[in-house]
Amino acid sequence: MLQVQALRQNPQAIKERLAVKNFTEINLVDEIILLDEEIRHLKKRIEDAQMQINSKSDQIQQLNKSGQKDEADKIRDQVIMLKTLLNSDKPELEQKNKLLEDKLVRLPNLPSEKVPVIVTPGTGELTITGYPPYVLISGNVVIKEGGTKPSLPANALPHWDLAKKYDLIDFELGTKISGSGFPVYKGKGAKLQRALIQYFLDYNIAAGYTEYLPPLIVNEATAFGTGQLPDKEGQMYFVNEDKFYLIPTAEVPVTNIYRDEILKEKELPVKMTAYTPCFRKEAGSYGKDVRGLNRVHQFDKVEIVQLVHPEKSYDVLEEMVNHVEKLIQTLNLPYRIVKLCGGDMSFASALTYDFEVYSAAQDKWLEVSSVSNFETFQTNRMKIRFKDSNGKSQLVHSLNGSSLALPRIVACLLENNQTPDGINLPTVLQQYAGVKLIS
RNA sequence: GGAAAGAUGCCGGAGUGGUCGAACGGGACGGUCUCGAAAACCGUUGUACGGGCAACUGUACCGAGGGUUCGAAUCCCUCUCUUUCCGCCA
Repeated sequence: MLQVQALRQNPQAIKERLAVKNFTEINLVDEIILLDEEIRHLKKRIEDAQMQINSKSDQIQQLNKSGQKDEADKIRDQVIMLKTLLNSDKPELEQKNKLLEDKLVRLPNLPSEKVPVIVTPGTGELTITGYPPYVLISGNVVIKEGGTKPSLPANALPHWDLAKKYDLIDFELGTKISGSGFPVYKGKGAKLQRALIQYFLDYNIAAGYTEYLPPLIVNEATAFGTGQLPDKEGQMYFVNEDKFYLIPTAEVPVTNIYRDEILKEKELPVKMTAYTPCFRKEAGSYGKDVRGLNRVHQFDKVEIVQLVHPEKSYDVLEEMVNHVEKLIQTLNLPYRIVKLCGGDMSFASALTYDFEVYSAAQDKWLEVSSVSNFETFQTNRMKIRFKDSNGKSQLVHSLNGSSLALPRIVACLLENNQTPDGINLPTVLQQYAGVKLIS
């Protein structure tokens, strides 16, 4: 959530930034500023009246003590008058506050200056200022490619066929038990999941992250805190009876661990990692995009989250990107890093890098991680602050990234490493999985 | 699911109508002492919003929401949550 004070200070700059994110309800900004103005006036009036009431109440006490009953009664009548005025202002304030809140939560986070901007619409060709030699994908910028694509024989199988061939994943069984998009992992397939989770967690812990195992079901305040509500309500499974949401990512419970906390400056950065299953409705997805493990309703993911000093968040973002990149490299998968343009970034993000791995048999790039800096957008909602050297409370910056989401990694591992004898596992996984070759 | 008790500041814990943003203790922070540390002693220690260049000042907040009252942490109502006991159960 953006801060009203910031809007008030520089509305024009904010509108320009919002435009970068393809945000169209720009007039919300002016509406909010106007409303805020009205609220401050109204508040002043209420507070002044309240001040009078408070001091007159003290007077009544004094008068009663000294036995001046008639005087006291007179002042009491005045207070009753004042309260009548107050009682008409208060509901108005309440209503305006709510209206302001409603408008405020509809504003997405401002994109960072580093977000690629498309400048020449209408020419049919996309260009980007400040990013000369990069390949362009619908405004996103591939900033790096790594690893080597395998050359597979013509009869190479997509992962869903491999999963069947080696009896690793049963998609039909999942449909029977739950519905489509709920794969059942089996035998070595199940163990591979466990191996990946373990490996990813160990890798994160070695980099100084503290492991958490959080609840998978969260309340409304928590879902609101990280920005899932109200923006992505339709993406989450909802437990109606208790008004709980199934988490779409570990980011939600983990970032909320520090909700309403004021940290000491020296406690920063807070580095957390967690494995959780993730639940997503993925409404509206269909066709070959959702084939196999490409898009499922329940999947496993290991997440990293950091709460950091505002001045350091972009350095930390680079550090996290590096961290994830190295992890993917150890798996020997061809990958690329994409800097997202304004239109593709999430509601809450200021800058996002996506990691995609190349799924050779499908000839497709699959997103396996998304590393973002949210600056103060989430922490303003959650009121996660720290005391700076002047003793002032400031909002910390929050960041997170997947390291990594499992299904698409599995898809690539299976497809890219298939041989006539079976599927070769990368060295780092062999010990965790207990096998070198899935056959 | 049944019964009882409770919810106060970073923590423990007092406070049953005004002088309470809240005693007292602990913690944390700063200082004195010390070669250094401990101990001891002194001091500081809530948040948000508004006004003011500032010193400062106003309002709100004692689980949440309503009510009574000139005045509520304190009285009343509703809700939520926690703890303990019983039952059930992994």
